[in-house]
This record gives sequence, C-alpha cells and structure tokens, in this order.
Amino acid sequence: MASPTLSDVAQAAGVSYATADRVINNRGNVAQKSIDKVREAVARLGYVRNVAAANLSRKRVYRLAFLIPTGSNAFFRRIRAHILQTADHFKADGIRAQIVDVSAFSAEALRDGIVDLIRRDFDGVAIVGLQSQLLETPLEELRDQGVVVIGLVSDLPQGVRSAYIGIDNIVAGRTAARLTGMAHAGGPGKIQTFVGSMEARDHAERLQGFCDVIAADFPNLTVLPPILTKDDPSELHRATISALSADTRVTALYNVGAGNRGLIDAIGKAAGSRPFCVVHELVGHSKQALTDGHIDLVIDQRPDVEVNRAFAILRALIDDRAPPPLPDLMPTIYVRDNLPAETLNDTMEA
Amino acid sequence: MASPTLSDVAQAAGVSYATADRVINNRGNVAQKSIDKVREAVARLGYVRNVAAANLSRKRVYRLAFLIPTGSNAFFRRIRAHILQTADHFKADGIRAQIVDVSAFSAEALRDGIVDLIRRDFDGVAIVGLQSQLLETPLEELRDQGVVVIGLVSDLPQGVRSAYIGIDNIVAGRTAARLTGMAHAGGPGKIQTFVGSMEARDHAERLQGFCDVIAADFPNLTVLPPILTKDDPSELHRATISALSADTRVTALYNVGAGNRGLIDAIGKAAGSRPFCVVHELVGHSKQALTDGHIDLVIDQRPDVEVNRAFAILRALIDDRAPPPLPDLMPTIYVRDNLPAETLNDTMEA
DNA sequence: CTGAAAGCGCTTACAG
DNA sequence: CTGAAAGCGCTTACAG
Repeated sequence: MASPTLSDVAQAAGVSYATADRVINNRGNVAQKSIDKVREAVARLGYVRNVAAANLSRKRVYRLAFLIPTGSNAFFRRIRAHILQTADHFKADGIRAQIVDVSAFSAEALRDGIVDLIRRDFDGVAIVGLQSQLLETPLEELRDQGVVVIGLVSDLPQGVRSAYIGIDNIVAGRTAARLTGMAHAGGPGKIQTFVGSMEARDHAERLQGFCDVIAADFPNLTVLPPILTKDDPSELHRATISALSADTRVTALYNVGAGNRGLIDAIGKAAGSRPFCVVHELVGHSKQALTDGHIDLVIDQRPDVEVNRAFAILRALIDDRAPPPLPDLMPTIYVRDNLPAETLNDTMEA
Repeated sequence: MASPTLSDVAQAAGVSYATADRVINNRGNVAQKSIDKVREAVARLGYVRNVAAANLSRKRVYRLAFLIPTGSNAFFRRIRAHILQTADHFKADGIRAQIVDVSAFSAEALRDGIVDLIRRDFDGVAIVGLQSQLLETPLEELRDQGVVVIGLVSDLPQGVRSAYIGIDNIVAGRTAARLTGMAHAGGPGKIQTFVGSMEARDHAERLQGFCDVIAADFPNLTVLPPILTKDDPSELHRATISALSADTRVTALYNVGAGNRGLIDAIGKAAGSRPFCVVHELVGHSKQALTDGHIDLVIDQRPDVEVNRAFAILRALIDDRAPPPLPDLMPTIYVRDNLPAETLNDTMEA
C-alpha cells in the first residue's frame, strides 16, 4: 500500500539507485537498456517522484520577486498586501518572495527595474508589465540566466515571458456593457464613458469591448465619446458633475480606469435620481459606494486570485512541472449583495 | 542568508537537537529553563520549521475522502471532475484523495456513508452535508479518531465539523434579485420563481434572499409563489411553458434549484420576446444557453474554487496550521461575456 | 556508462 | 528531563 520509492524502482529494474535517478530525471549518460528497464519498472510500480524529498535534498529555495508599481493606487496596495501575506505563509515551504518597487508605468523605469534584477539570482519574477520593446533585451537576459518571467495584471511583450496572469480586458469591457445594457430594459439611453489614458492598453481594450457589445446588442443605446481623466480623482469629480448636470440626459456612467473616488464623491452629493454606474476594481471606496447605493456594479479582476495563481504558476514553471488545478481567472461582477468579507482569509472557525 | 535549521537553534540555545525539537513541537517533558533558551534562540535566529522535511521524516501521507452524492446532476459531475484532477496533481505531494459515493440527499444514506468511513483511517474528510441529527453521532466518532471533518457545498450540523466551504445561499438569492431588479430599470414586473424543494435548505435560503431584496428595493416588482419542480427537468419544462403562456405577463424567471435543462428547452422553443431569466450553476447546458441568449444570468458557486479550498483547508487543519491565503468564496455572476474557457486549466503556454 | 555514500532538515524510538 | 543515532526519499559529488 505504501507508495513505491526510487529504490523500489531501482531494485525492480535491477539497476542501482543512481542509475534509476538518472533516468527519472533525464540526466543522460545512461544505456538505453537501463532506461528501458527503469521506465518499465516505473510504469509497473506506479512510481511518483516525491517532490518534497527532492527539494529537501537539493536545498531548494524558491527566490521570487514581484515587480509592482509604486504609488498610492488602491488596487496595487491590495495586490501588495496579498503578495506579502502569501509570501509570509509560504516561508515554511522554502519560498522567499519579495516585492520590488518600480515607479509607476514608465517603460524606462520598468526596464531599469528589470536590469537591476539580473544579477540578483532570482528563480522567478512576476512583473506588472507594459508593452514596450525597451523591455525585451533585459527580459531575454533574465531568461538566459534561467529566471522564469511572467506578466501579472498587465502583460509583457509576449516573446519574453512564460505566462500571463491577468484578466482579458476586452472581456471586462464586454461584461460591463452587457449589464449596463440589461439595466436599460430595452429602453433608450446615453452612456458617458471615462478613460484614464487611451495609451493604457487595458483602458483601450475595456472601452473597445464595451462599445462592441453596446453596438451589437443594444441598438437603443449610445456610447458618448470618452472623457480623458488621467485616472485623477479630481478630474473625474469635475467630469462627473458636468455629465450629471448636462442636458444630454445621460442614463449610465462607465469608468474604464481608476480615480473612482472622484466619481463617487460627485454622485454622492448629487440630488435626485442618478444614472446607472459601473466602475472597475473593488477597493475600499468602491465597495463602500456599492454598499451605499451610489454605484451599481464593480467589475473586479480579483487580485487575490491573481496572486495565488502567480505563486503557483511560478513554482510550477521553476520546477518544470504542471501547475495544480487552479480557479480560472475572469472579470468578476460585484453588486452590493455579493461582496466578500472584510478579512482576507476567514473560512475557518476557531 | 541560508535559513536557520533546528540544529542551528539547538546550538544557539546550548541544548541538544532533540530538546530543541521537543520545545518546537510542544512535546512536553522539557525543563522550563531549556524551553526559555530555545524560544529565545528561535526568536533571535528567525527559525521557521521546514514542513516538508518534517513530513518526509514522519512519512506523512494525507488520506482524504470526499463524500459526494451520486446521480447524474451536472453540478456534482463538475465537482467530481475537479476533485479527481486536483487529487491527481497532489499525489506527488503525498496526498491520497478519493471520492466516496453516497446516494443523493438522504440523511440515512449519508449517515451510513459516514459510518463506513470510521474504520478506514482517513486524516480528513469533506462531506456534502445535510442538516440532520442522524449525522451527529457518527461524525463525533470520526472526530474522536482524529479525523478532520469539513462541510462542502452544503453544511453539516455545526458542532461536528471544523469548517464549512460553500457559498452563502442567502447572498446568492440576494444577488439574483439585485440583478433581476436592475434589469427592470424601474419598470413594473412579475417574477416567476421555481424551487426544487422547500426542504432543501439552499433552495429555501436563496428564495428568501431573493424575496427580501425585491421587497426592500424593488417595490414595482412582484414575486409570484414558487413552483415546485423536484429539480426535475421535465417538471421545469412544463412549468416554464405555462409561465410563458399565462396571461400573467411574467417579466422574469428565477430558478432557485436544478433541472435547468427543462427551463432552457422551453425558452429556446418559445416564440417572440422572453422574460429575463436567471438560474444557478454554470454547467454545460446553462453555459450554452447563456451563449445562445436564451437566459441572461447564471449565479455560480465556483466548484473549482471550492475544491481548491477544500484541499488547502483540510491540509491546514490536519497539520494544525493556518491555511494559505485563499481566494474568497462568493456567488459569482456570469453573463455571456465573462464565461470561463472550456479547459479546466490553461493559463500556461506551451 | 554505473554505483556507493554523504547529506538535506526533520521525527522517532531508544537509552540514559 | 536529555541526548545520540537511524531513517524518511531524494540529489549530488566522487570514484570507478
């Protein structure tokens, strides 16, 4: 009943322990005859390599880095908190993870951050990326040193990363549109949209997905040209007030980007009925606004799920084995009724 | 830079390895003086116990059982698939998990299933539970043998399980109501509801949550008394047809229970415009119906997330340590635009 | 191409 | 109450 070990396999195959090990791990320098015998024994006994023992023996330590933009953005604060908490937990499993700050959304700064990583001997790094050619050379160098690189939240140039963990922002925009459309119940309407910057790929994609669905499935609705906000709460505040007061009779607001605090403040202070409101990312103030009935929907990318996945995928890539079955990642819809509890982790009872 | 080991701690504390081990693991029979010295050394060196090494040394194998109702219910098929896939992956980590069948939703059958577990030497079991006193004695016996018991999807009597992994069904019903309400855009409406059985606690809770929100926040809407379906597709088919044809002018349908195939068929064949439709659990046919535009929303409990959590929580409880940071569990809303990919697990690229 | 042996960080008898 | 030693299943030099 006990699982067969490598020495069981070696014995069954009639070779030494070391030889069995060589074929299990494809270390080469083994006669074909021995390979065949070992393979047969593995299959017959149902041998499964004990990863924990292997890691112990080779003193495996997973050194991970997370490159995260600095700044007071609530979403990235949330990501950081999850990384720290997860890193702390996995210390006992030989994982050393740290957050490396890079100044926000500048390709040059990000490139410099990556260059700094090169000689620091990490096994894997997760990077909140950008689509910039500037990053390609340093990323290739990292990879050539055997460092596993993945994109997190925002993708890196495809050729130089092993995986991307983040939502599809076109899907996120489509989802926002579907629900906004539903909320009009077939009636007419005008939707005011806000974007931080059209250069930000995630913003552009969300807006595109949104417009696609409205155009295709809600012919009674019009999407007004987006107002540029630079993700600045005060810009959003101003823009929201003017959208609310305009005689265009706006029936819905959709903010593709950040800065929601300004939008929420403006709505909270407005008198009378308000348009249907959709924003992205569940953080303190957007959650509160949902609870207070100032906005209707929050489309969220579940940074907790993303971080969870990042650790699992990095580990799997470093070990060159398949990742465990993980929950899928997709834009998640929150209304005021299905909000998560305050605590990060509280299923268990005392 | 290398992490301190227990022998570093022992040396620093001036005691033997074995003594250090005794205080780390609270094995008792240690002089207070030694305890203090070891504690101090642990704190000073920042010692973290290596769980993998400990498990290796004691040949730890986690024997897990999942008690799942039999039957062709698509939701439980999905749960089973996730359990099997996860179990397979974790074989390499010394986890042996198996599914134990119990015939569906009979307290007697479930009790017998639990009794059968008692001498089988599991470390942890996850049970799709029922609220029945019948279960208490066998569950206590299991617990007295040191087996960790958790409720999965549907809770067990609270006193005899260590954790519950499942959504809050009141929240699920409230969420369905919020979106159904939104979809009326302030206009009037009548909502036909369907339940499998009012004895099923999850059904009753969803219905209650649904009615609460409609009554509180959507005064223009009426919830019609639920039609009992026994979760039988043909019953649902019949009931849906009559709801669609009735001159009550139903504006929305909400099925609290299973059997959606019948509802979907009926809607697919109906001519003209249809009411707003909300069902539970994303499985093959509900996903297809969403894609085809036959229904509008699916509220899902993410069995993949639940299974993932179940493995992690069982392991943590068995080891008596804190579980890793895990994604929260809450009712998830699907529209046709944010559906997960077909595959169970496909973030990585080849 | 093959094998014997030490060691990874722990736990578990066993002997004092 | 304390310690020395074997062993968990593997990897890694090292010697042939």
